[in-house]
Amino acid sequence: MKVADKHGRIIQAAIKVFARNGFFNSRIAEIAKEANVADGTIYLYFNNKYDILITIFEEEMGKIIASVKNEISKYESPCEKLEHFALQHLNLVEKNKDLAELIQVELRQSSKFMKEYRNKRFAEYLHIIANIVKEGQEQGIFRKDVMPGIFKRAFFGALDEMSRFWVLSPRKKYSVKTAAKQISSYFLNGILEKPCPATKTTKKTTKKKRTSKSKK
Amino acid sequence: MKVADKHGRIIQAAIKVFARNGFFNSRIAEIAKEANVADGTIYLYFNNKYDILITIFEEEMGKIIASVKNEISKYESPCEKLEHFALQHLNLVEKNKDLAELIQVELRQSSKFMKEYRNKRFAEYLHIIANIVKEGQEQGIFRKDVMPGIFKRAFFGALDEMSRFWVLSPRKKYSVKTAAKQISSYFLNGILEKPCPATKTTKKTTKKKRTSKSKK
Amino acid sequence: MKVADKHGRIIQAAIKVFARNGFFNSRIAEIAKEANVADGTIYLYFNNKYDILITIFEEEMGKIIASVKNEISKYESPCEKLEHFALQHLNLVEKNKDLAELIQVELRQSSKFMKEYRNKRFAEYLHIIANIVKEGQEQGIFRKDVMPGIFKRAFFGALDEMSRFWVLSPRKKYSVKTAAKQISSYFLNGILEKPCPATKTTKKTTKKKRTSKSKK
Amino acid sequence: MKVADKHGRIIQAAIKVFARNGFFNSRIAEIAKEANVADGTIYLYFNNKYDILITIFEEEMGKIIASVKNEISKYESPCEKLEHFALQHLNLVEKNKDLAELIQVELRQSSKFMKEYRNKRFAEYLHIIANIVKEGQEQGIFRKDVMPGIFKRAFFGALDEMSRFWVLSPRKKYSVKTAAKQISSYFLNGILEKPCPATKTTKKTTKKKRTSKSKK
DNA sequence: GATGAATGAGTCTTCATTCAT
DNA sequence: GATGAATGAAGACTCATTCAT
Repeated sequence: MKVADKHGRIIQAAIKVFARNGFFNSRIAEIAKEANVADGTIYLYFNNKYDILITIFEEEMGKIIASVKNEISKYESPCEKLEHFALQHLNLVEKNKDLAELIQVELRQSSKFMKEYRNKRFAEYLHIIANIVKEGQEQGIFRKDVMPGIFKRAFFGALDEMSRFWVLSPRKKYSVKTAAKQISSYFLNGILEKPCPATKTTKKTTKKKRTSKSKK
Repeated sequence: MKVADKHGRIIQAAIKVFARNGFFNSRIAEIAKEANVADGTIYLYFNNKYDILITIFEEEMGKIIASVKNEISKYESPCEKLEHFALQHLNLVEKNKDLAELIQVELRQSSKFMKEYRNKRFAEYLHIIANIVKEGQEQGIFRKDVMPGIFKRAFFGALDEMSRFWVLSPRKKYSVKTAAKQISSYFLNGILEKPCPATKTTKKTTKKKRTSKSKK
Repeated sequence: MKVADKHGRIIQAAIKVFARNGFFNSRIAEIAKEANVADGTIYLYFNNKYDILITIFEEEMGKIIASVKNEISKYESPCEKLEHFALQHLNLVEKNKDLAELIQVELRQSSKFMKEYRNKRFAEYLHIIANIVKEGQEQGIFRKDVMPGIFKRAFFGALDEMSRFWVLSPRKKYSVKTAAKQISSYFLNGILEKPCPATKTTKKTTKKKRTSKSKK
Repeated sequence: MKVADKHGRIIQAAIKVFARNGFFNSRIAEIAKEANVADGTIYLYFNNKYDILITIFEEEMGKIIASVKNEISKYESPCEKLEHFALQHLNLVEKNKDLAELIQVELRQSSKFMKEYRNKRFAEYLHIIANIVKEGQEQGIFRKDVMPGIFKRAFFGALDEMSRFWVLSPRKKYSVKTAAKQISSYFLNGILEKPCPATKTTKKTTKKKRTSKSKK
């Protein structure tokens, strides 16, 4: 079973190796060894070394986005969504240290291709944040003068720098929960117009269970 | 003069070339050409390719930190300091695109050495932010539950992500001033205990000017 | 039937592919694809890539030699034999462009083995020419001072260079018949002692036709 | 001195190595070793392996053509020119075995580029022959029905095949002179309209000698 | 100090060949 | 017999670094 999925094994090996050495300091031979395949086998699944990096980004970012979207969809109020975005983001980073480091560090390579490429998936991720802001503004919860296009970057940047701290430090000073709480609090207080709706009643899953009969 | 300062010329050439191609995709020969020196000459001033990168970081980060410190020292209230930190940071990024891109992208390379190295100068930079927060907390302006160690990273991260946006995009959507204002507003509102002191009277330079007789 | 003869299909595919790309630039995979068999199947019929080349030479040269021998056997006078050798040689080249190109170009590769190998079949082919010359000398038609060992190479070389011209040029300037006529005329006139016997009566096939009742 | 001309040394080494193993079976490392330079040095003088082959052809063919042209220019009658073309061609082959083998064997590679490339220099060489024929026809010495475009190929092909024989055989059966004489005799007798002018008086150099007082 | 020609270690990638199915 | 996924040896080429001038 584990022997079969060469593609997956190579990807996982590459994540590990790239995170360990950086993309340019990683050798195909090392990935092959880590994946327990022959050097040449890698080229049956990927066009070249760079293609492995791209594929990692493509596939793994997809999973992350899906996971975050799914998580925040459980909440109704924009406040909670923002809080859980932060929490989920930092949780994922913690659970996928190697991947996080890879995205943090290697995908910042200034290859022209990467510059453009990065935007596709990444924009999608940032977009989730912008949408939460807009929703909050429509509901009169968030200040109208907040510019979602700037906010989404600031918010993501704050989380991202926090996770870099974790990724690069061997021991972490702050728990994921603490960090997520702190950061959400800065940003939420920073853009609130009026208090957020009470939290208890807003968890959709709770509500759903209670009231809804619809599939949706 | 310009012909003589080989060290400086190599550094400037390297900033340009590294920013253009990335560290690993840059060739010593290209830097030499850009600096108008022979390949071998570079090795009279630097130990190796990597040493150039380190030196850029060391020297240029020093200048940036000094510049930011100097700028915010002109203000008294922590609120203003924070605002002007943001403004100055983004201004510097805009004025030194190549350097900014380099720090943004290349210095995130996960070389073990860099990981550690980065912290020295960088910690100093983050420390400025933490100090502003502590000052504000002491003055009762900022909430006591704000953790400076987290705040500094969040704040820096927000600015950093914003500048990455500029560095990687050919055309920028938002002006430096707008972005600085927005981001400061999120964070300031986010951590205020009570309103900031009025701005007018706090500009130290104004005061200074009135009283000082120094040549400068 | 065609599906069954894997050996033949591989040979034909290889002739095509080798002629297209040259031996060293041809891939086993490409031959396999062209022959509609799996890569591994080729190794059920041939020891290695080189063996395919050898086999092509062996089998196809055999056919060519037989064909030329058969053709010239229809004629009696050495003059006619020489003329029809030229004609038949050039005809075969024209009808088997790929094979001709292969023999022209690839079999000249200087592999030590090939150097020696080439001689076996090839010597047989040249020998036909030498025999015609000797026959002519015995009949007092060709000059005695003509050295068959040199003549055979010169004659073959002339034809060979002519066919190279065709093989490498997309459009041919001269018809096979013209070229054959010209070349034979140079060589025949070049070595004649006395005029060739009249042509009409010597064509064996003509004789045959007159007497035979065969269907064909 | 000998140490200095790296370009020349690499070319000479490559001629030797290519002749020994064939182009595809030759290693850059082997050429480098033979030339007594580092592998990388080769790439300071040539773009790639193939470029070495091309350059050999370009430079050495140039020398050969010049040498042949110069030699036959010493003679006046087309007959003598043809004879000395043959002699000079075979002499050069004998004196530059490696180069001859290279041109014989490797430059027949069917690379598309080579196909076209070959023609430039090569056509020039064949052209010399065609010109001799035309000259002879104008002087009424050679038959008018001889087509120079075919003759030049036939004549060259005859010489070429003869030299292949030498190149590939360790021991040669026939002397250069014998071979040249035989081959010229086939072709000359083959296309003569009337006897060639007497040879004695036609050697230009002879004439020169008579009148000149030069050191030579 | 300055040069830039020379070095040669290092690696991605190819592809003939194998072999488990 | 047939397959084609997997293998891994091999080599062209790059480029940081050196050093004779």
